Amino acid sequence: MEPRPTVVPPPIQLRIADDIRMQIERGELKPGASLPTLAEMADRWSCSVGSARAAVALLKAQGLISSGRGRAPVVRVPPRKVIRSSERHQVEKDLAARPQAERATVGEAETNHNMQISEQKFRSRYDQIEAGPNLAALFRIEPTDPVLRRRYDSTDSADLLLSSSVSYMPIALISSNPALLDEANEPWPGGTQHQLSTVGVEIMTMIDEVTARMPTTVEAQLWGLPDGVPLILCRRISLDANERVVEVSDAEYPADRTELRFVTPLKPWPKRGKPSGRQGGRS
Amino acid sequence: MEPRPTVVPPPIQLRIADDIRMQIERGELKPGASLPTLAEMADRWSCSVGSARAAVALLKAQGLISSGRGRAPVVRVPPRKVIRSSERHQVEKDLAARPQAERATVGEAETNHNMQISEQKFRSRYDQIEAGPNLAALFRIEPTDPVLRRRYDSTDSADLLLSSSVSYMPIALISSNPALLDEANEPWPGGTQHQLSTVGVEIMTMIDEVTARMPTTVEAQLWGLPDGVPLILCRRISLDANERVVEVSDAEYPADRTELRFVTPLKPWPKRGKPSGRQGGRS
DNA sequence: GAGTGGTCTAGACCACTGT
DNA sequence: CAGTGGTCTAGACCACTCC
Repeated sequence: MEPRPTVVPPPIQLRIADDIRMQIERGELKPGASLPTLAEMADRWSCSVGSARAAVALLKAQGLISSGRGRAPVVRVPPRKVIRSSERHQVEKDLAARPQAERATVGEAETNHNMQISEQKFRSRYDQIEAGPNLAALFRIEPTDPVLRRRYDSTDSADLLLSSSVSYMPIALISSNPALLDEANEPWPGGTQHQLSTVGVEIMTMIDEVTARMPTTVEAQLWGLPDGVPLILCRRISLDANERVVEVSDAEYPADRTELRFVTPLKPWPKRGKPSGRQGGRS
Repeated sequence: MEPRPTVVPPPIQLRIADDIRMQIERGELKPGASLPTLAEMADRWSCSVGSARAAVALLKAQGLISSGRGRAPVVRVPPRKVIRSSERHQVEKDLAARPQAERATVGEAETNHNMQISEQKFRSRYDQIEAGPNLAALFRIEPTDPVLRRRYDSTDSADLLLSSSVSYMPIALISSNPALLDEANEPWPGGTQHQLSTVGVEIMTMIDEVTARMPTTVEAQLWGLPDGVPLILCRRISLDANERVVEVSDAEYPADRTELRFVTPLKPWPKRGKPSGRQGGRS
């Protein structure tokens, strides 16, 4: 006979955490407000301080509260989100076709995404590595073929990451213009799309693949991420007119400060083929 | 004078968790492999069992391992990701213009996203609510104006969520076809785009806004999510030819099983305006 | 049944925050 | 300096897995 699973009351930490979460959702605890102290919680739910602490840890892992030594835990106030729109793809492409003077001025603004120029430090590092099985499959080259890896990151005054990305291009594709292999030429006026144009490549399609995961301890430290905040991962694949993959770029964004926006234009319905019938449903 | 922060050795739990994480990244611990028992860890790092347990909890919160009563913690094996592509937007629009017979057959397949029809249960609930400030601003209507809310979710045989979404449309936009207000007409052959076509609306642009956050305890339970797996949030806004917002839909996806794909076609460069200059860099 | 991890407790020590 | 939360320990009890 199947052993019916023992009905077990939910752990105290869960009860506490859920009670507090509901208080937050109902607005009884507003963003910025302080939670009860551990001792008060232990008293209110008649449990040990350790269990109360476990409940606080749970809420932290869900990104709902912040806490630190000597400070009562606080309901986290959601930071304003920076919007990164796919319309930038077209803007950058248009820019790449403009004369050098114009590229230079706008090119600089591109790197400062919605932010004061203030105290940012940029870094770009180029090197050449073997494609490896993963990239080789995308580029349709041999795993031992060389690719140019370009790593970009910008940090603020406290050395916390503001943005970080890696880009890959097959060496065979770009070697006809040696300037593309030298990181001393960064920042390149007009960006990657203009770089590729110098070797006769025009990007016709961009594919963005988006997912998310929790950061490791070191990643959380580099980004200055509070507990319970995921990283958004975005791989951007650039195709030319022949559907050939010409660039792959991986970027990471802190989920609490980032919203990715993708705009998809749809083709109009044919003039005569307009949908008909006002009644739908089961027929 | 600024009090230089005391240099404090990193907590034992962090050292343990980081050591194990690096073993996983180096491949010394492969997906599916068992971690040492808590007692062994306590011995190896000469700490208490409690600290070893804290390290395991950290790795769980990062989504790297799974653990349960009586079982040694195990390196998590990443599940295959279901790809949800924005190209579906165009496919559904094309479908909406097809004759009823065709819509009916394909409409069913649409709901089964890449999965056997097997044991899924679908549910759709319609109701009418006040727009509220948030939706009112999007639709450019009054906060007290009514909107149709449609909630869809599908669950597997164990009642775990497979997909979940909510959609909003202003009542004023669709009330000329009462069939649209009745959930008994679900599933509607041809989907939302055909529904809107019956009231003279053609969607010309879709905007997807993507971010991520950690699930609450109850959400993790509903989805059957392991610890340390974020939820991907996607708000889809549909515009007609006049840039009027006609539908808003919010969907959630488990990040470990989901990859969102967005395809952006770029307009070709003008024939004569091709970018020039083989040399870039600082000018 | 032996061994495992999950929950919970109690208490010590330390780093940090406020006043 | 009093009070707070963060770290760490030791030990009890329970539910579960595996042999």
